[in-house]
Amino acid sequence: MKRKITLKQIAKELDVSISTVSKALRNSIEISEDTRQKVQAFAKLYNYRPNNIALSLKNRKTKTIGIIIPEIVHHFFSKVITGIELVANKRGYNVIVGLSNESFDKEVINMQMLANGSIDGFILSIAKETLQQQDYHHFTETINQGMPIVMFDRVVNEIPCDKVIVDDVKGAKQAVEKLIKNGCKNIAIISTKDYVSVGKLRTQGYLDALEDHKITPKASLILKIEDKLMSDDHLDKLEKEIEQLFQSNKSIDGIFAVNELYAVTAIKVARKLGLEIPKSLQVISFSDGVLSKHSTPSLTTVSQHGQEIGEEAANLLINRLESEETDYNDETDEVYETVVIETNLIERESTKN
Amino acid sequence: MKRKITLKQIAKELDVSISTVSKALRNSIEISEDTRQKVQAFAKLYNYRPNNIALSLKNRKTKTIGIIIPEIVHHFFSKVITGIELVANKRGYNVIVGLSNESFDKEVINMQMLANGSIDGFILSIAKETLQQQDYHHFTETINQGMPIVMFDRVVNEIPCDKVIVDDVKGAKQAVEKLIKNGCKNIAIISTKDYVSVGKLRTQGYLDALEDHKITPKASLILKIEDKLMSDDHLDKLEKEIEQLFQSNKSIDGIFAVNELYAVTAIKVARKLGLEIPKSLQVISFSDGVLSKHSTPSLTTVSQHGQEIGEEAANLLINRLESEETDYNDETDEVYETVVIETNLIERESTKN
DNA sequence: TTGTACGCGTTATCAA
DNA sequence: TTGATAACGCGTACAA
Repeated sequence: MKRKITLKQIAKELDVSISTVSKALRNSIEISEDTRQKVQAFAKLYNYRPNNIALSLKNRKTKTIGIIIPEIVHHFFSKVITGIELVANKRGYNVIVGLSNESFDKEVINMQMLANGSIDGFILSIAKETLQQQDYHHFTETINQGMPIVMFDRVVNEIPCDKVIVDDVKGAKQAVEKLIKNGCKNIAIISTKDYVSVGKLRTQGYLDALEDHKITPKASLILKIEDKLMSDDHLDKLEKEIEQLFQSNKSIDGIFAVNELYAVTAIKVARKLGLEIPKSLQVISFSDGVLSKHSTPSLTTVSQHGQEIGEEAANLLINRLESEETDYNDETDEVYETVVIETNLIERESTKN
Repeated sequence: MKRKITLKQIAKELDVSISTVSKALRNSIEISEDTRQKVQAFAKLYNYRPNNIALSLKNRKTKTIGIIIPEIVHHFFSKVITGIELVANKRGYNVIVGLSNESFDKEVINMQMLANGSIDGFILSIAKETLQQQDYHHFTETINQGMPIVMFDRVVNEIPCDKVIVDDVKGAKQAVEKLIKNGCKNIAIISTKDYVSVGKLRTQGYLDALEDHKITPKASLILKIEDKLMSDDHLDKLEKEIEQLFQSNKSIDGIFAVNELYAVTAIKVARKLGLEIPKSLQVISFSDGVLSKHSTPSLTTVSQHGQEIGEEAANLLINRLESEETDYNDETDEVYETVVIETNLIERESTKN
C-alpha cells in the first residue's frame, strides 16, 4: 500500500529539486527537454496528481460548492442537485452536500463546518424551522465574511444574495385558471402554513386567479397543512384533514395542491368518498416528481424545473466567484440577481383535457 | 467585506506570536491566564474558526467522505445518502457527492478529482456502464493508493473492500414465495439485463423460489429490460415490452418486479388489459421509494432499507479510516467485511392479504 | 537550465 | 510563559 506520491518524493527519487519537478510537469520551457521527459515519465508511472488540498490552501480557493438543503429524499431537491452538479463539474467544481433536515441548528452547524475554508460558496434552500424563527444571522455572517450565497426556492428577501426561484404566484394562478376554464366551480387549495414562503406564494396565486374570475374565495376551501417532515403518523393526519375538507365541502370539484403528496393523498381520499377523477374532481399539483407521472391517474402538474434551477444557481454562484477574482473593488454596492424560472403546466390524466 | 480572520492576523493585532495565539485558543496551560483570556475574547469577537483546509493539509486527512453514485434522483440512492450523511456528521465528517450518471468515464473522472486529497475514502455504487465493461482498474488503483472504498448495492466481488448489500436473492425469493402462497400459478418476473448485479441476483431468487415449490420456470415469463437511464422514450418501450409479456402469457396472475417503476408500469398495463389488482393479478416489487407507498393501489414491496445501508457503509468506512490511524501494520492481509442488510416484506394493496 | 526561498494556515516541538 | 521553526504539498519569483 503506497501512499499518494508527492513532488517531493519524485524530486528525491530523480535527484532534482522540487521546483524542477513542478516546472517539468507543467511543461515549463525553463526545463530542458531531457529532464522534462524524465520527470513526466516518472510522474506518469507513479500516477502523480497534485494534491487538491495543498492547491486549495495555496490558491485560497477550493473549487468546491457547498449545498445545504432541507432533505435529499425529495425529487425536487435531488433534481436541483443534479443540475448543480452538472454545471459545477463542467466548470471544474466539486459539490459538497449538507442536510439541514429542516432544522435550524443543523443548518447553522452545517454551514459553519463548510464555511471554514472547505468551500468557496453556498447554494442553499432554507430550512422550515429557520423560516419560522426568522433568524437569518448565519446567512448574513457568511456573506459578510466574503462567502457568496445563492438561495433557491425557499428564499428570504432581506438577505443580500443571488436567488433562483420559480414564479410561484404565477404558476399557481395558471393552474387554478386551468381548473376554472375546465369548469370547476368550487376549487379548494391544499397548501402549507404561511411561513413556508412557497406555500404562501402559491396560495396567493390561487387567490389571484379566483379574484380575476370574480370568484369569492371561501376560507373553508383553503386548507393549510402544518408541514413537518413526513412520518407515517403525519400522513394519517394529512388524510384526516383532507377528508374533513371534502366532508364539509361536498361540492368541491377542483383541487389545487402545492405539492405532489398532498395531491395524491387528496385523490386517494376523494376516491374513497366515491369521487371520480377527472370527471367529478379535477386535480392539479405543483411538482417535479415521479408520483405525478406514474401514479394512476397521473397528475397534471405545474412543473418546477428543479434541474434548471440547480443549473442556474450554480452558474450564478460560479460567475460571482470568478468575477470576484478580477474585481478587487469591494466597496461598490454589489448588485444581486434574482432569476425567475418559468413554470409550465404539464397536462395529464387528473384534469379534463 | 472582511475576509475570514487567521491566527496570524490575531497575533499581529494583539502583538503576540502566532503560536501563542494557537495555544491560547486551545486552552494550553502553557499560556498565562491573562493572555489566554485576551486572545480568546478577541477571537470570539472576530468569530475565529480554524481553517479546515490548512488542518487537512497538516493532518493529512480531510474528514470528508466521497460518495459516488449513479444518480441522485432516485429514492434508494437519496436514502442511502441520508444515512451516510447522518452518521458521517455524527462522527465529525462531511460528505461530498459525485454523480456518475451511469457512465464509466464520469465515474473515473469523479473519482480522480476527489482522490487527489479532497477526501479520506469512498462510498460508492457502481455505474451500469462500468459493470458492463467490467473495467475496475480505477477502484483497484485508489485502493492501492491507500484510500479505502466501501461499495454498496451494486458491488463486484473481485475488488478487495468492505461492502454493504441487501440479500437480493433471499429478498426476491421471499417475495415470490409470498405470491405462490397467495395462490399465484403463473408468476412472471420483470428484471434487468444480467450485467446489473442486483437484477441477476433477484432473478436468481425468483428461480430459487420456483424450484423450491417444484414449479418449472418458463423463459417466456422472464422479462429482462435493457435498463438505460429513464427517458420518456424508454418508458414507452418499457410499456410495450410489458404489454407484450401479458399478451403472450394470458394466464399471468403474479408479477415480481425488481424495481418500483417496473411494478407500477406493469400495473398500469395490466389494468389497461382489464386485469384487477390484486384480485386477478398480484404484484410485488423491490423498492424503497414513494411510488410504492402512494400510488393506487399501493405496492407490496421488498424493502431495501436504503438509509440503513448508508449508515452501515459510513460506519464501515469511518471505522477503517480511524483504525488505520493507530494500525501501522500495513503488511497484514487486510480482512474486508461484507455486511448484509436484511430485507423485509411490506405488505400493501397489490397483494391479497 | 536548475535550485532556493517564500507563503498559504495550522500545530507540534523545542528553544528562550 | 512565550516565541521561533519546521512541516504538511504546491507553485512561483527570483537567484545562481
